[in-house]
Amino acid sequence: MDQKDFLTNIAFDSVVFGFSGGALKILIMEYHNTGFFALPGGFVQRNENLNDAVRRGLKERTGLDNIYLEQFYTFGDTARYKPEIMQTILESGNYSLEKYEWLLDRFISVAYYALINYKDVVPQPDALSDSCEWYDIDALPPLILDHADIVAKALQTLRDNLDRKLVGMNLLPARFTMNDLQKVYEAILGEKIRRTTFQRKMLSLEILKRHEKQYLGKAHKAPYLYSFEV
Amino acid sequence: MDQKDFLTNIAFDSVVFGFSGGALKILIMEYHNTGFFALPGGFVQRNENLNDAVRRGLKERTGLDNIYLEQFYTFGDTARYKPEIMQTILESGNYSLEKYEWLLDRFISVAYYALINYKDVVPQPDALSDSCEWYDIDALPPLILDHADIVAKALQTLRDNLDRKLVGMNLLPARFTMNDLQKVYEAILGEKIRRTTFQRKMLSLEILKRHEKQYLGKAHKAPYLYSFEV
DNA sequence: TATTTATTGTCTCAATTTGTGACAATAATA
DNA sequence: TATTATTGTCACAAATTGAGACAATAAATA
Repeated sequence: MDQKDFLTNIAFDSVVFGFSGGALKILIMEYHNTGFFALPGGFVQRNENLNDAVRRGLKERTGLDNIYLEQFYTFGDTARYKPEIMQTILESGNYSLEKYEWLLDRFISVAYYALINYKDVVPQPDALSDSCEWYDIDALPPLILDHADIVAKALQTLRDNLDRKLVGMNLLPARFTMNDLQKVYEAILGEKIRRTTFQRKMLSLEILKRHEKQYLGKAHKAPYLYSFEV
Repeated sequence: MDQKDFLTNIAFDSVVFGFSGGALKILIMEYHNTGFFALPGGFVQRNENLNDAVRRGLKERTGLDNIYLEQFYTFGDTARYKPEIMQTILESGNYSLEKYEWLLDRFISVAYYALINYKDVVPQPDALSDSCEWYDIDALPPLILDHADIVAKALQTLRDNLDRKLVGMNLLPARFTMNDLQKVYEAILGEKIRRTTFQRKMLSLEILKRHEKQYLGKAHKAPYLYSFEV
């Protein structure tokens, strides 16, 4: 974590979406003894592609390779430069201010969102943080810097992309019911969808494979299980 | 243009779209005595918002304030790091390699596209360049680094946004005919559009104001002139 | 075992949007 | 005055979407 290994003035932040209990969630880190909550992020090595740096960071936090990832905006306002926050974080973690002085400089941050299968992940804190945990998108703690703006823009971009990209595939397990899929769409859009219209639309896309094996255990007609045809 | 005034490792590039003679065009700079063609770009001052830096750069190239601007992607592959190109540019311009050594470092570039009214602009070269000129989007010279990729992604984003943003407003003069507007859409999409459907759709948006004053001079029924209501 | 409950998969019909061509109107030209 | 090229609008077909109806059925209940 030496200055000479990393590009200066540039960082990245990730909004990692998961779906569980009918709600959309994201990963938030809490720093040691500071009460500061933030998005997982990191810095770009001098010999590393930007996209690879983000994947490296996500691998450390989630253990996953091959995560679905979309870059959506780069945040570069001077208002996001608040060195006292990083200073507090470093001091609370007993890090040398001289050695890590470069972290107190201004950073422009490239923001990505990731979609992952909630159950595949055991979130891992990094050296500076106490925890890395899922938070319901509607019940986030107060976040440092402009991270609330980053989350808001990530969610807006996800909504805008909902019809164009295969969102469900990345947020659900391999097999799921039509109702599971609808719940994902409703959580992202923040509103109810008409069941029959949704079912017709999804089937007409011809990207779903229907399996005869059915999900049982409830007091009603058993739904088909589906998977995405890739 | 001193290192201490600017953020390091971060730059921006702009794809400036204009519309003339039925074709979509963009601004390209040519550097002194190098045969290098590139997008207009620049660097971010330490006390300056990223978006403001881009506006400053565009103002220098076009003379315009209040340009319509959209950030669309940040390019950060190591493959775009080719210091010998910047070195050639500096040497050809008789600039001191010591003083501008920081320009030979790796840069991650935040890319924007701008939409402007072609007739409002007299493109201005900067100190390092011979020319800043309009090129038809289908007849660009070979561009340095990954600038061809940047242009391709800008055009794709513009197409994707065509239905959601008021593209025509920024590429046309204040008053225009329905046919002018259709030509803009066709140039961006790269395909023909059905006239009656387009007209119906545009009118149904209720963002066009029809003026009784008509455009004359052709051997057929004179079309209405329109402007955007905002 | 028979009945009830909740949800699923599919169908139908209405409402809306889009595709396609027809046609009268008209400014300039021949 | 007739012709030409293009415009604004309409009419109808085709496709998509909205909204509800209904039979099917796995489990719970009586």
